[in-house]
Amino acid sequence: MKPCAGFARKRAWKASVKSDVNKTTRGIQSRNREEVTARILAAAEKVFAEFGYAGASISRIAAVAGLPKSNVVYYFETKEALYRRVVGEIFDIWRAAADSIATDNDPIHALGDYIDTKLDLARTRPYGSKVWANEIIQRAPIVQDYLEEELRSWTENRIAVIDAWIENGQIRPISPRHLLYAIWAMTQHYADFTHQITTLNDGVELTDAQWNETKAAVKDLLLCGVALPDLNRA
Amino acid sequence: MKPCAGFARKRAWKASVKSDVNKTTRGIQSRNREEVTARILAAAEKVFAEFGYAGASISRIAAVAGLPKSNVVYYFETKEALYRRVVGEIFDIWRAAADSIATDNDPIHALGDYIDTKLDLARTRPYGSKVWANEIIQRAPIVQDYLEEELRSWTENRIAVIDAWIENGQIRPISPRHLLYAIWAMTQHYADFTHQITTLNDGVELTDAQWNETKAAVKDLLLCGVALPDLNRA
DNA sequence: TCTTTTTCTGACCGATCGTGCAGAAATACC
DNA sequence: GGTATTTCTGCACGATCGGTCAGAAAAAGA
Repeated sequence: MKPCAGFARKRAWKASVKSDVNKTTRGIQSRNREEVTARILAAAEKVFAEFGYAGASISRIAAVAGLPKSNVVYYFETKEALYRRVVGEIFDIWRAAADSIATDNDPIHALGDYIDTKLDLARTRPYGSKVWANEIIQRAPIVQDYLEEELRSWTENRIAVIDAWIENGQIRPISPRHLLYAIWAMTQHYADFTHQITTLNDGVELTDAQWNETKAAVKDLLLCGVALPDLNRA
Repeated sequence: MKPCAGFARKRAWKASVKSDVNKTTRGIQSRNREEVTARILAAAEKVFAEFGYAGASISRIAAVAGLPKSNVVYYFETKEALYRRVVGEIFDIWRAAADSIATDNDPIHALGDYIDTKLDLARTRPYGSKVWANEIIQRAPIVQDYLEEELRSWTENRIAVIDAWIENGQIRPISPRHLLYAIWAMTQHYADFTHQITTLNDGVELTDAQWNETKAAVKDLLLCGVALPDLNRA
């Protein structure tokens, strides 16, 4: 998977050049660096999701990660740089989830796999989705460049695939763009609005069985509008 | 439309009792009060949407409303009280939008009207939707009581209506709960993610024609999974 | 007019924020 | 061992926050 280069723009580690030069001789330190940064990123994803960008304080992120505030600043020089890394991670994950949308694949299976994977991510990585939602709601004040450079071209490539399916007569001639938006909306809804869904589920989180029902229902609703008319449909 | 009493809980105006008693004799002052509070509420809805609860400062809301900060505090004693009023307003509007979901109405038309109205609101009142999304994403730290008291019963009533439609054989036996979630997700997506959609539209807002296409596409996708099989479908 | 009530505002307080920085502590390198 | 580099941390600074309060200004009531 292509790394999210756009988000690293403002990162210029004093140490990174050196550690690239002497990479083989400094294994232990590098491993610790990765462990700590991973712990900070996980904590940041959770805190940014639960409090928003403005409401998330570095000290709270540090507390969740079990580190002093200064240590977080040491690894991620500014709050904004840390935030960009968090947003970039979820975007990379989402992008990989759409690998099944390729011209050679069967449309219904490909879209079904995409929905399944995206709903799995809604369950396993809900914080990342919430951070993304917050950023977009607030008009992408920090990652707007990324929307224009990466998201735009990526989206148009996927639309081209769906258009090809339509031209080949493999699916109904629906609007590819609105289909993508529909999939994004419904799958991310189950991540971003987890709390509402849980409250409407008598306050208890969805069970494995309920998540499977959700997957089936979402695919049923969405793909019913995509699949070619089946005269044998009950 | 039933007012949103739950959100007024913590409001206890020093003046409200008096102004109720002498309502007829104090027309001018009351009118001003309503004008100013309306302007504050509009500004607050916008600022809460764009910066989140933590990021929205009273001084910024006041600046947007064209008032000194102290004046905002005078009318809404705390930031939290002002926020509750804003969230309550959008919820009341959304609740009214679902009036068409009644047993006696034709399912397809009723759901289509609901989707149309909700998408109109996504265009005309996008800030309210964003405030709601932010609140839910952050696990409803301020209006959780309202979710449990109002949203839960309201949702179950709508589910009962859809269940009745299914029992009458008017629609396919889909999951009413997931259908509601799907409608919420897709309609609110066009409000909450307006900025992403605009960016993917070459940076220009959707035109009237594009909004009509959106309505048609959303209804096509969703209602196709709801309507009974039509053997004449092209 | 005089009094009372309501409306409005600037000044201020304690708390928290992001971040810079000096220097301690730990590790790597020779 | 000693030196250099990286890692880590406490402290301090200016800015901004939500909210209080005294009192001015305006309106209402008599």
